[in-house]
Amino acid sequence: MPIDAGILIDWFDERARDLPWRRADCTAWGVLVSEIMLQQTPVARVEPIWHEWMSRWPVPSALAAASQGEVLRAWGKLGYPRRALRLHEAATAIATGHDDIVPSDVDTLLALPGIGAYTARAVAAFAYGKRVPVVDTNVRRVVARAVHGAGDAGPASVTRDMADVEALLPAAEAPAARFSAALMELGALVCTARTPRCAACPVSGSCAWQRAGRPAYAGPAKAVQRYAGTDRQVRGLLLDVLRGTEEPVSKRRLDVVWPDAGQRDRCLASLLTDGLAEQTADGRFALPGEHS
DNA sequence: AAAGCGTGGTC
DNA sequence: TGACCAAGCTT
Repeated sequence: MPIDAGILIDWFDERARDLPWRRADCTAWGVLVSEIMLQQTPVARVEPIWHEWMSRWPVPSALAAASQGEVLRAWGKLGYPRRALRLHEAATAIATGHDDIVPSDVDTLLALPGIGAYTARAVAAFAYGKRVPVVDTNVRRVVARAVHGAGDAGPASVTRDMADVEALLPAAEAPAARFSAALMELGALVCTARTPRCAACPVSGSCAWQRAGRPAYAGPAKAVQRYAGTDRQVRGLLLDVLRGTEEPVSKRRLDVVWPDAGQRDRCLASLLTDGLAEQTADGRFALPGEHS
C-alpha cells in the first residue's frame, strides 16, 4: 500500500521541526553543511555548530580559505572528524571548480569528497527542489514498515532502497521534494526505531506493518559497534588533546591519554596517515595545516 | 561488502 | 549498566 503523499505533506506542514537549514533563506551551502554534520550525528548537537559555521564561513570559498586545523577545531566534538576534512576539500573544489556555487546535479555532487548516495540527493532535493529519492536510515525504516510490513529495515541496498522510494514519489518536482523531507521527518519523530508513536502517525491507516499486527523485526541481526577500548576511542582522545591547544604538543602529552603504548602509537600513526594530525619539524604534534 | 570511523544521550 | 541509536561515507 503506497503512502498517501498529500496526507503526509499536510502532516509535515503542521508538525515539522523549525530547523534552520530548512528555512527559505538558507543557502544551498547551508544545506550541504547541515547534511554533512548530520551524518550519524543528532540534530541537537549539530544546531549550535552549524550556526557558528554559517556566520564564520557563509560561502564555500570562505571555508576553503581556512586551515585544516581551524576547521577541525571548529568541528569540535561532532565526531567522525574526517567529515570536516572532506567538507573542507569539497568546499575547495566548489570554490575553484564551480564558481563557489554548490552543484545541483546529483552526479556532480557525488563526485565531491564526503558526499555519497544520500547526501547528494538530499542536497538536490532540499536545496534545489529536485525530484530524486532521498534515502536515509529514517526513510528505510518507514518504508520497511509502511510498505513492506516489516518491523525494521534489513541491510541497506542503495539500488533497491531508491527504487522503493522512487515508486512512492509524487510525479511533480515541488511536492516530491517536500514528500522526501516529510518521510524523513516522520521517521525521526513518529516512526522511530525504538518506540514508534503509531497513535500519532498520519499514515497508520495504510501502514502494512499495522495491518500485519506490528510483527517484530525478523531480518539478520545488525552488527553492534563497540567503542570502549577501540582505536576509535583512542584516536578521539588523542585528537581531543590536539584540539585543545594552539601550540604543538610533545609526544609525552599524548602518551598520558591511553595506557597501552602499542595501541596509542598505532592510533597516532593512523591520525597522521589520515591527515587529522601533523608532526612538526621539532617532533611535536598538532592539528594539520597550522604549523607547516 | 563488511568493517572502520567519534561522540554522547537514552532507557 | 551497557546496548542501542543518531540525516553515512569510504575502502
